[in-house]
Amino acid sequence: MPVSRRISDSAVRRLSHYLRALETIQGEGGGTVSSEELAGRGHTTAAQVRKDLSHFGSFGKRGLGYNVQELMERLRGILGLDRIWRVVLVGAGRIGSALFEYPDFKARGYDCVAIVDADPEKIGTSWGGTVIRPAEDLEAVVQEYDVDLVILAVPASAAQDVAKRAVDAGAKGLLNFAPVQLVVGDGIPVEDVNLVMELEALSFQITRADAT
Amino acid sequence: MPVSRRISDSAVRRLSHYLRALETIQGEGGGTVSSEELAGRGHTTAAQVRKDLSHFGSFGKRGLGYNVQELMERLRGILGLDRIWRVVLVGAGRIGSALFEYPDFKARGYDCVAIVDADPEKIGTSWGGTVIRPAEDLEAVVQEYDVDLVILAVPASAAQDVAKRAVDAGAKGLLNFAPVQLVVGDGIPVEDVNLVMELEALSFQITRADAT
DNA sequence: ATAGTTTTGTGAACCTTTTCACAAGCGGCG
DNA sequence: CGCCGCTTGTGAAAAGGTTCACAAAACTAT
Repeated sequence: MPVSRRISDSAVRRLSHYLRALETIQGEGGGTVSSEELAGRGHTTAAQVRKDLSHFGSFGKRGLGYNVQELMERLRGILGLDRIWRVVLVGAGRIGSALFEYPDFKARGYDCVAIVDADPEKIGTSWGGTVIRPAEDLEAVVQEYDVDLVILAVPASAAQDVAKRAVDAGAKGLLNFAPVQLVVGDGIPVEDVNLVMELEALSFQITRADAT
Repeated sequence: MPVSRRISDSAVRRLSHYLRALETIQGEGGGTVSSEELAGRGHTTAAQVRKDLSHFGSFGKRGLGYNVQELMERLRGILGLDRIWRVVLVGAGRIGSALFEYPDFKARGYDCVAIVDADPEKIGTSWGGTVIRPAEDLEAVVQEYDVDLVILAVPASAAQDVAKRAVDAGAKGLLNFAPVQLVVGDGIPVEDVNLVMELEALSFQITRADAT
């Protein structure tokens, strides 16, 4: 059980997949899975599943497989899902709205404690009981609620500024929807969701496949 | 200039970044860039930039750097952005709406020729002139407009079915917002945008950083 | 108990990606 | 023209990730 080696980004993504697959399996009444079956549900291999899990301990029984319930709990623990994450949404536009309404969001322990926006028309209105506060309240909100995550659903031009302010105020991680490469302190993880990039990756692959 | 080796996914993402950085640089009036400067705008290194580009040819001048305009054109060509991509949006919910209104979407050559949804209330209404058609029209629409890309902004339970139908009807690539691992034919690229996974990657990293 | 079957956990081999280091090329200047 | 400073393009080395293959465990059946 190697204690604290660096875990690759793709490995973390796979853990997330495994958890999702386990939920399905549990829904189907399975009490036990093999690495083989777990692999079949994603696009990976049994060896990969076992190697991924082995970085955190040994959760299976030889000859039998993994106990679904137990593995789910372990994975939740590893991914840090055994707590509520306090989130601020910055930007009450369409993307922000889509996220806010996303059913899995709250269901998985992400609690949007506040919404912040720059548009005077929106300030003071509320979404399902959560009031939209002015942009300059960001720092106050982050401190007031001891916020963990800040979601940036703002225009590219505003993103870097918001990011810096959020981190300075104490945010521990950022989810960035703006198509800019944010510069923040070293210990602060940033995940980017960049639609343009995804589309370009697609058109690249299609173009390439056609050419070959 | 190695002709057609496999290009890693991360490399493609970086090309996309370079293009975005070049647009900024051009906006600032720069006529020329070094790999060093281009690297500084992303989170990468000069050597990486040069290696990435070298897979497709040699676009720079030694001692001078790269011509911004020319490199942009080359990158657009490589990424397949020198054409219009015809897109169908499946799912006229919040995510679909956010995407449809996303300004960069049309601006970058992605033309949403049709919207398809299963909700009888929505069918027949239109978004900015694009009529929402019933779910069963998917195949007809894909063929009618010779669609390239299909965007899945549907619930997880519907995604696999829509994916299969889209591909069978002739779609060349999929952009999937549903939190499921799609199974499609081998030659069909699928890009996943999975909010839950991004959030979980964040909470993993924060948890891990705290523990260390 | 013991043999047989199954499936994990993991070192070692393999493959891919990133980084390094430097020769080759380009422009400018004396 | 020939030297100098700069920056590319690229083999080679290093690092990182994935796959293989097999011993070690656990359960079953006899």
